[in-house]
Amino acid sequence: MLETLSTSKSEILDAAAHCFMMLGYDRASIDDIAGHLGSTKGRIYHHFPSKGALLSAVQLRAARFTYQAVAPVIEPELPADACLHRMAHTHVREVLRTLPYHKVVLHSFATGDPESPIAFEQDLRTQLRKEQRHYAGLFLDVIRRGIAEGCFADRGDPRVAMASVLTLLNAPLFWYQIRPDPSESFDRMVIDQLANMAVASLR
Amino acid sequence: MLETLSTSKSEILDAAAHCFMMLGYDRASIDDIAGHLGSTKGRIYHHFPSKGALLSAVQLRAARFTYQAVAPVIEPELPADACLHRMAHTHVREVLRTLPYHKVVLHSFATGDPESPIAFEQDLRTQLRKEQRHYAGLFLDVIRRGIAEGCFADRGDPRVAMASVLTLLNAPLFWYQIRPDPSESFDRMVIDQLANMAVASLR
DNA sequence: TCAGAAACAGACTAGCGAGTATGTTTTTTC
DNA sequence: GAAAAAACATACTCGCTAGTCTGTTTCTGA
Repeated sequence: MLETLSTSKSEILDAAAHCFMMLGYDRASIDDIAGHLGSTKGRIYHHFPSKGALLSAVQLRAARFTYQAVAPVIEPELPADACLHRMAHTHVREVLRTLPYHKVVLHSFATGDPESPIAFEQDLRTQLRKEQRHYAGLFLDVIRRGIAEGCFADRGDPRVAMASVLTLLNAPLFWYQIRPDPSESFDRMVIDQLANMAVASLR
Repeated sequence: MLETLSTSKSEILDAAAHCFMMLGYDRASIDDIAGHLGSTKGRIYHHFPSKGALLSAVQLRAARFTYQAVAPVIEPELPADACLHRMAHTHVREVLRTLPYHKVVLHSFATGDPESPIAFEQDLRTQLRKEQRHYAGLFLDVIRRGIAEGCFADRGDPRVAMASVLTLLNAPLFWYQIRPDPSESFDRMVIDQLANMAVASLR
């Protein structure tokens, strides 16, 4: 499940994520990605069978980035609101760190279906959805626990609350710009503010 | 500024919004939109000069939908949190009512730039950004007022808070599905929950 | 050291879709 | 009621791009 991928493959995914972020999945051509690598199509098609597989690989990596960052900081002994704050903080930090990958996810969420009738790509898509649901489950669990413990308000559907909180935490995807001068203090401010808002929104 | 558009133009925009929502801007062809109208390309290109202009028109209409719904319910005499709750409630309701248009906006937010070197399209884009900023200003004002009045917490940048709240209110764009059976009660639940979360996130 | 496989490069194809150019029909307008 | 303009339909073009096919180079193991 966590097959480690080669250096070349990883480079290709980085370039793909960057081009998908800048131009969008459809406008970015394979030649664009290859050009950004200083290579040609041959290299990419040697490692990935199709453009759709490239997209799925980028999205799968995005899901694993956040999962591997957030899962270790979960402490079930902590009160639910404090636990969620840790998770939210870590999530936003990781999203900002690996921004291109997550903007690609955002992109494909907007579209209904990538419409790939190829079999192995469908497998990749279902695998992706599975891991995304699994990651979302981490937040759903802590929210449900918070409602049971009384520190979170019980309004409506917990799944709606979970999805909304995750959307709130992903808000920087809409306006955050990678600057050549990575202002550490600005990032901290954004991360803290979003984590606080996320926890507060459930009270 | 509020030039009323003809019936045919409005129909075309509805079809375009629907196809853009289902397939995405790039995958949806002009022939798709025309087919959905029971017409051919000629009709569309008679009213709109290019596909990009069609996209901008859809997005502009989306911005005006929410603006015309939210602006009238603002009451500066109300406490800021109560006022924001009214605005949020109205916003979510209007977004759900005109869902296809707003999903298209979401779509283009993901992409960096639509990359249209045509002059009149650039004018449309700047006009669109202007109205979007104006609409966002409504929320920024009430948030600032709430901080001044003390009912909202003063953490970080108010603009970050505003953008995050709007993202939270637009969260249904990611998962809300138009059903043939429009369950009124489910919609009410979602609208109330999101409006409450939005106000709570600022406290 | 020398096959053979892996990792690419480069040229080519084939189809799709935006935009155009030119009809044809319907509606105004005088 | 005829001319003119608006509102479409239809048949094309032409560029772009995903994917393929065939070299060429580099690595690898025996």
